[in-house]
Amino acid sequence: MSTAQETDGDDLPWGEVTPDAARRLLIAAVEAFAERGYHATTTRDIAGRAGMSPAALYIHYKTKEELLHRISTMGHAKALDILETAADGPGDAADRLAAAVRDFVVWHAGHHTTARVVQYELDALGAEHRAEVVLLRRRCDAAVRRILSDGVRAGEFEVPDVSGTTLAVLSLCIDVARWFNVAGRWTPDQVGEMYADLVLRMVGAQGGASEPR
Amino acid sequence: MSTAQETDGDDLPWGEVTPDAARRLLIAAVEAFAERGYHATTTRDIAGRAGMSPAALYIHYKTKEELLHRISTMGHAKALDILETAADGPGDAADRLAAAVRDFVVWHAGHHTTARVVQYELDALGAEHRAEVVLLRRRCDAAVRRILSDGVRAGEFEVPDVSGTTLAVLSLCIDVARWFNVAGRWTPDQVGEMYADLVLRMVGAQGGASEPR
DNA sequence: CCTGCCCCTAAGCGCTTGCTCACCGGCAGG
DNA sequence: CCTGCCGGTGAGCAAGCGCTTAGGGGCAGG
Repeated sequence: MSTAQETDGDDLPWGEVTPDAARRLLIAAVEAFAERGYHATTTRDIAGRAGMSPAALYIHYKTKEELLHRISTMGHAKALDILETAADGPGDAADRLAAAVRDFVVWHAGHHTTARVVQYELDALGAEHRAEVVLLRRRCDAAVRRILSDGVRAGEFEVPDVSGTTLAVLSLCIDVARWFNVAGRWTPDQVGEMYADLVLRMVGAQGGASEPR
Repeated sequence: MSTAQETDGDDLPWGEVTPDAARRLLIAAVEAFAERGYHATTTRDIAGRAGMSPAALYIHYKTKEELLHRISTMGHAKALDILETAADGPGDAADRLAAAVRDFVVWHAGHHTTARVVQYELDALGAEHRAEVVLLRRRCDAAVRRILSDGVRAGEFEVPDVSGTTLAVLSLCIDVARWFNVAGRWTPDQVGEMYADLVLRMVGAQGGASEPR
């Protein structure tokens, strides 16, 4: 239905990060990584944003890459949860696809700083940490593909290439994290609604006003 | 030593880069930036890929940022040319939209290393160079918006929000540069064809089988 | 032959990076 | 009171960064 969009950290798992100073460092890292990119961000910058000395970072995290790994893992877990919840939800394929796109997009827009790090700083992870995250991404892909396959099987969708369309739908939603808030004229909910409609049209399920004409 | 990368550089304006060593450096920079990102790429790496010493770079380019600026400007010019050519081309709005999406996507897929730099390393540019490039991007937006507006005015498209749909179409196409060749099961032309179809559905113009005229 | 010019290299400068280490205030337990 | 420990700091190290500078090889013109 509706997810909160006003600020970061409301229903975000950041609240679960246990020592208070560690959480402040993590939030500072998310902001810095989203703003300037992982490689352009210095550990001094992260510590400074959290109001601490550069050395304090290494009390709570072993390396700068561990910070990115934590952010990426938690973010991907949240994204996967949104998609799988929608895929396993009630309603026909069109309802579930609309819910998946809407919630996924609302999260990417509402938490676009986190999402930017999650979606665009993947290559900065070390080899084994990246492999870990890639598994989560494959499950995201599988969740969307499942909805599309169901819709095709039920005759609700008309999709020539399920794999390609899965990729396109995810790509469309993910890229919201890149451009959102640059313009600043839509709320996350509005973008989610619009994108759900666009995607339903893409799969031939007619999201808008017109179906049989 | 045959440093040529066969997929890139065929009809690309790289051929116009005048001193031969300067062109080799530029191509090396494109590969390195696309692979590891601007900030993670060292000038020593670029020079090494071009088969030269680190200092040779500074004979042809004043700074590392100038390399990115040259790449970004030439890439955006090419992208803009594709979109404006399609927007001013023959046919009705659906034809022109399909051509724009197809050619734009084919370029992003076929030259995905260049496109990745062009689309995702924008923030690494200096302030005034970025402002320059943002103007080109606005003209890309305008070209697509023009096609959509024409289609709506002519009754070909059914689009509730032209601005939002323009953004979504461009976003969808641009993101091809991020994921292409990771999977490796489609050719650029196949992706272009599929995406043109998807976009026509998005605007309610029925790219697929249905909708009699 | 020499001269001047163009490309290029070896060496290195000044600075920033990720990260470490010796040390220290505050505070609970005895 | 002292003791031990947790969470923090100031200073700094080795390595790597973007970039500079002095000089060298090849080559055309005289």
